[in-house]
Amino acid sequence: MSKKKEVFLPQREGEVTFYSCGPTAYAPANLSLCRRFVVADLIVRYLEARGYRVNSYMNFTDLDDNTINGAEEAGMELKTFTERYIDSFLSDIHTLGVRDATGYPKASEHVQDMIEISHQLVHKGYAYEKHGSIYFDISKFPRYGRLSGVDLSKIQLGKTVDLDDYEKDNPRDFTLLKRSTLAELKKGIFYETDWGSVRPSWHIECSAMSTGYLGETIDIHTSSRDLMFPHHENEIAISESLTGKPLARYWLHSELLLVDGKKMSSENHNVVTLKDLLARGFTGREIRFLLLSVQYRKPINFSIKRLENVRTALRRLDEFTSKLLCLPPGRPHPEVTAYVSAMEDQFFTAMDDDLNVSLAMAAIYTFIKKVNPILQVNHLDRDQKDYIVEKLNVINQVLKIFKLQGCPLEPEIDALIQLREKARVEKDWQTADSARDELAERGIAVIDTANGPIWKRVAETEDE
RNA sequence: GGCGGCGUAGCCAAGUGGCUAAGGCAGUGGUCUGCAAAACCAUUAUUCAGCGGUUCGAAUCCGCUCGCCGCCUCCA
Repeated sequence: MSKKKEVFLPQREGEVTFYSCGPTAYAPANLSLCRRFVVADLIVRYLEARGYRVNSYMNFTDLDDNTINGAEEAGMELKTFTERYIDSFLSDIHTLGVRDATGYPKASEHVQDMIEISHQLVHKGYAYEKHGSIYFDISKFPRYGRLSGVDLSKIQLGKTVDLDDYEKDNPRDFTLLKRSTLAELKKGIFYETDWGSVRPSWHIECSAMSTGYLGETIDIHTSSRDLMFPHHENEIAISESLTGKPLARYWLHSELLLVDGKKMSSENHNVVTLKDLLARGFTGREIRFLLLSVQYRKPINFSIKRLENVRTALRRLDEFTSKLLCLPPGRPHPEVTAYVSAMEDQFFTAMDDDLNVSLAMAAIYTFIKKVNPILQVNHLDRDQKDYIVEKLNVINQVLKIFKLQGCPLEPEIDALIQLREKARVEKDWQTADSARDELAERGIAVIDTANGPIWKRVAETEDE
């Protein structure tokens, strides 16, 4: 709210209440939305790594103009239509390595709360009824605009909205409950109230669900930049008029994802969905790393080339962890513990400073650069390797980009590797090469090192 | 028109008053290697969009200019 970095302090020691604005269930998740998921996940994971217990909720908007129109166009029942997308989101979230939230409330299941909120707002004089719709009277909420810094008197009215669609007293007012249309009535998309048949607006949905699950004041409310105005302003206006208390102690907004410098949106015809990229052979892990690697308040300019760069960077990290995990231990190294603590310190210092992932990653790369030569000459003993893996695991609980699942050798693969090694010692290159080809067919690449071969799967696996 | 953000190497990106301007990708040179792949090491910005100012000292603060982006009341 202050637009500055502040030291984070939750209301209750050791616990954090966390709400992130979820998607509208009418289209598959595009990368911009994925960034929101991943950033929210990063915040939650980091808080947990810092010892907080996080109570996190993300909503699904399954009752609004888009979903109603989308269902209409698809010739489907609203519920069938939205459930399909909700399932798809949940699967995308999983693909991106996002930890499950405490709950995923749906707007359609909280309409009674929204009606109740509207009643209270009308009673308190913050809202009014007009032609069967309920509107919030912005003039009654003087703090309006504080989050986004908009000055209502200087706004260009009707810039993006056709005001003729509404019957508000003041065009700056916003809708809480909207009178159901004839088409909606026919399909049963309406809720009976004292004011007639209505359905809720987007803004009141978030208000009802955020405070409904997490209380009057949430510790952290997160979302993306473009939702700041008007959506979050409206959410604040609704909730704070009701309770007189701040809706959230901290607001964190992630920046946009751009394509060729433009916002990824249907108007710009440049939408790339997660599933598009998966179909092109990229993995959730690669996409997660791309979305994570830039500090959340900076825009990311998306391109395939960039995703390919990410792939290379990850390959290097994988190479390092496989060597660490798969090569036999050697002599102990005197300074490696100091390198690990330096990395750990730098990582957490960077992340403490508003999740500076770029700087945090630099700490990891610097560490790898130091340890690689040591690994090259087999100068780490078992305990030191275990120690490094343990610390990388701590970091991986936050970033979830390393592959630290050990070095499991499937018997037949192991046998092929042994066969090849034996043949190599005997300088039987033909047998050695055919073993390598066979391994390649099974998706295994062999990497010869001075300390023996290591192997890895060429096709990425999505395990923990 | 109003509000906000951004501009650092070929590309991505950290740094927001003072040691040699992090780190990654790509490039170049080298090491290793039966071949190959991969890896490893070294190297890559006298300069931070431009101009002017403040200061002993500016990428960092101030002013102006240029360029790009976002939001402006139910696209999310």
